[in-house]
Amino acid sequence: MAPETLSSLDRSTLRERALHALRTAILAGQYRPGDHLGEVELAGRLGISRGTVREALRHLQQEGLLVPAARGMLQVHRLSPTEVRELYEVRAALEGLAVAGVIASAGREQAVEELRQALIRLDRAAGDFAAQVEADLAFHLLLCELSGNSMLVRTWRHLEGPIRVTVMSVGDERRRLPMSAARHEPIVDAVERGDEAGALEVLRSHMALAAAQLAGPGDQN
Amino acid sequence: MAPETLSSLDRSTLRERALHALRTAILAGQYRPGDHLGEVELAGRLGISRGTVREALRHLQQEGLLVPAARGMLQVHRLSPTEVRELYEVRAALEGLAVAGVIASAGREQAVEELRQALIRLDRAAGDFAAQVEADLAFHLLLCELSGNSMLVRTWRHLEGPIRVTVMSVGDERRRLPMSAARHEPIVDAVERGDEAGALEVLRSHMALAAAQLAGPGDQN
DNA sequence: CGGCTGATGACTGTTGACACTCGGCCGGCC
DNA sequence: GGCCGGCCGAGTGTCAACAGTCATCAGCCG
Repeated sequence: MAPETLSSLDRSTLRERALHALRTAILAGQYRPGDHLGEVELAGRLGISRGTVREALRHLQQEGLLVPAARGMLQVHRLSPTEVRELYEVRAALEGLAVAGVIASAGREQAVEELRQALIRLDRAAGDFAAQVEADLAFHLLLCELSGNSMLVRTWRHLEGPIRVTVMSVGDERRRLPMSAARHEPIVDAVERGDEAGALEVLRSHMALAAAQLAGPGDQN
Repeated sequence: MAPETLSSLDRSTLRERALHALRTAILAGQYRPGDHLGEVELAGRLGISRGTVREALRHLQQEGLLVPAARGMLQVHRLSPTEVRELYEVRAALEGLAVAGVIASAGREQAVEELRQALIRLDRAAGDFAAQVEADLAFHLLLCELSGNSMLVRTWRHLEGPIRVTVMSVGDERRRLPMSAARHEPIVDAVERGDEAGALEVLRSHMALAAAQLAGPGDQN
């Protein structure tokens, strides 16, 4: 007995699946910043009840993907250039802590190895914008995870929503974001050398560059 | 006409009021870490329906005050000593960014003034543990706000839940937390001098001390 | 013409009921 | 005795219906 064709069933709740579906749709750009998400329409489209959709929407609101609009409605978050810059400053601070953690950790060598593999995956994604974003974020998340600080990972994840919305919603014209493997290599190099100050410096300029690219050309508001 | 006795009505939804009530109860220690929060019981106690309670509970889950337990139930988050230490490392990184922001900002003088007033309020709270916690967190939040980085404030707020649960749930025996005004003064002093490195150093040791106090005596798990 | 007043449609807020799952208990059957 | 089965009880998951709120607009009246 025990046929191998029987795999474990999907135990996720409708709420979780709706959450995932909505998040994916938003991050894929199917809804643009400022778009309104109505409970009734989504419930009909997903084939589930309004209450369940509602829970998923509230979750996304706390994730920072949605913001309250007039009359209790929700819409996709649109970050101002200032917020984008602030966002990337916070990222720099968090990933700075991650770098320090990795350098101080016992398994630094293996961590460097894993980071290098992430860079290879990043390189392979060249050409496909979505895949590149995926690989880029995966690299930075890996950096946090390798620090061994679970609260840091949780905090970083909390910023992931706004980051993705921002990155995905830039116009096609200036998608020359600093996501190439070459841009990330100096970070890994500095970690390998155990050069914390150098890594921080590289990281900070990396973030500043991305922020400038995403926030738009020079305007200060 | 226009009698001044008519004030604006309370426009908050039931969900928001339930959320506030539950958060307050948890942070007041009315529910201890590990306690189970059942929808039916809470709905009955608050006099509202389960669905509404549910939304509030999910919100608190995302805030980090509640964590999933067996069979989809929720219970008050109990942070391990390791998590406490990690939490305070992240805090140090974030508030380090805040300090840098305040020092770099144009209104540094006025910021220092506001921080000094917060210290005075902290001093006045001496003796009353709950008030002291309140004043202490208010000081640190103010620090973030004065940096002018709204994303930083949002991120810090995201950690506020776990911080409060941890601080409030320590036994009475070792409530000698480094919350006195004297402990915070060096931070403000360094900011006033524009000494970023010094401020970071003070901040880091401040956090390390608090983490050690909260995480318990020396155990490493 | 200008302002007030209802009707209307499109939403979200809230609720009570029903469905389902899980763990524990108990009784019968080998 | 040990095990298998079904039967609770306590939870959460999901839903459909009802209620309330708000912006809009047509119509009325001064």
